[in-house]
Amino acid sequence: MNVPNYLSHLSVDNVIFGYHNKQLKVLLMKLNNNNYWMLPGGFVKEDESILTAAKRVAQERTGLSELYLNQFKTYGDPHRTKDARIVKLEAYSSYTFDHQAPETLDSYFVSVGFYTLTEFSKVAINKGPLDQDCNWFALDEIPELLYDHNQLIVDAVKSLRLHVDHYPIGKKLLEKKFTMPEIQALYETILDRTMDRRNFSKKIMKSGIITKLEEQRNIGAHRAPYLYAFNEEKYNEALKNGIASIF
Amino acid sequence: MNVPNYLSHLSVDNVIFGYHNKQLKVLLMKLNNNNYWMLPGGFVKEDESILTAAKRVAQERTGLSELYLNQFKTYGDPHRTKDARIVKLEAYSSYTFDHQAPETLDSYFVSVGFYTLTEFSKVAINKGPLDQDCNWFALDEIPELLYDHNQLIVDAVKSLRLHVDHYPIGKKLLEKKFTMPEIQALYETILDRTMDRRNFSKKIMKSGIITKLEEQRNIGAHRAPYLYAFNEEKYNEALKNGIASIF
DNA sequence: GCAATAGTGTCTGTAAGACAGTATATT
DNA sequence: AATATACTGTCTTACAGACACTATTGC
Repeated sequence: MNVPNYLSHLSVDNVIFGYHNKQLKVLLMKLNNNNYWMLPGGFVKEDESILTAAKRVAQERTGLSELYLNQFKTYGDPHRTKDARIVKLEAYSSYTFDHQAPETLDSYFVSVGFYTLTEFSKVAINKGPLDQDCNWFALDEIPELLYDHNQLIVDAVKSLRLHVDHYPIGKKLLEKKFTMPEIQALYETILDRTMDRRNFSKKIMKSGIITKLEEQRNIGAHRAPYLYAFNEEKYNEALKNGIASIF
Repeated sequence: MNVPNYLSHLSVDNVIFGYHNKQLKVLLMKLNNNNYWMLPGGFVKEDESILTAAKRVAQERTGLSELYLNQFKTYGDPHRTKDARIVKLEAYSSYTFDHQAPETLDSYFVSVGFYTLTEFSKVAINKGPLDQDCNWFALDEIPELLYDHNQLIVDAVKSLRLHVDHYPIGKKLLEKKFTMPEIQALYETILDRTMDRRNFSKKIMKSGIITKLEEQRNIGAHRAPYLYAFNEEKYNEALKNGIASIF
């Protein structure tokens, strides 16, 4: 049952986070012949890197190509895919887009976990040809998933929050020009805690990754907020070298 | 060339750090038919987890069985093992202890990187049956290694230092009873920077992971230092939940 | 003037870091 | 007494966190 096109016993799984309007969600899918939700994942071709494979999988479902993926952990336990609930032979062909799979889905798969962060209102969800369903779930409404995928999400969230503490985010999640309340809401949502407006503003301005513009945005019956934009140089430098824990 | 006993295209590589007397070293090996040093690594059996495989590999070379392994990153690029320097057919049989290898060593291997930290004076180095050599190297004397193994070491060091910032270490590296200068030397060596004696002592005592004993150690012609021991409860609790960046 | 949102400065406490003099043991 | 090591406390500074009032806009 070896299709030479794919590496056997190896897969990638993606935790695709979507942010929009103070909500953080995760993209889940459900196979045709199985009534359980799972993370979108796929196999690795013989001539591609694991990162490329993960990007391909993410792109297939979201349509977005410029995703910034982050590897967070690799799962390799012979029992992790022994899941009584999965319908063996019928399921595997739909896991990957081109209808090829190196083994049945309950054989031993070592899976490399990646996560990414997108703006979910920009995503046009694209079901796999044999997916039954594919949709966003809020973090506190994740159902029981196949395999160890609930654990993957827990680990990915932890990793994302650690990342946010040391690297800038927001370029792909906010408009080019955004307000201070908007970027604060982004951080508060991802870190799942509220922060003091004055302290937040002080700290993020001191880090230098955003710049205050002269413009304001008209928001109707309220005081107009100032607009900000990312400082490209500082932002990129911080992406590379990290920033001493801002939040 | 598929030996069903092992997962194909998958390996584990171990960065085995050894600490002793203010020195931090890495265990490297050299295959019989190849004049380049590399990290000890191995393959994953069909019925074992990647962690078990990595432990097996580490135990084979060090003789130590109670190692605490830490997964730090997975490497999967189709070109990572295309190394002109390796002697293809002759080399692979010696990579693993039981003379079986699923492919030649230059096929595509996705490798899961682990590191561990040991007391190197306790290690009886055990060459693989077909290893030409196996030895400790100081961090600043690592030669050019096969494949991407130099990068693995860089990443492992980074990961180790990050780990040390948030979790206690030392139980496997120091005697049951140790002095303040000894534990400080350990931290200074791993983090590769000196620290102020007074501040170090203040901070580590405040963290609660060590306790001052009544005893002192006789060190000859000098003032006798007090002995300390780890506080098991605090230590284990900190291992689980981490400690707010001590150093 | 009311409601809703945005904007900003100061104070306090804590913790980190710099720093030097005293104590002990041996010869 | 000389040497080598160990022990410890205070001061300063920076940063985090708490906190409240004013400004703008539309109705």
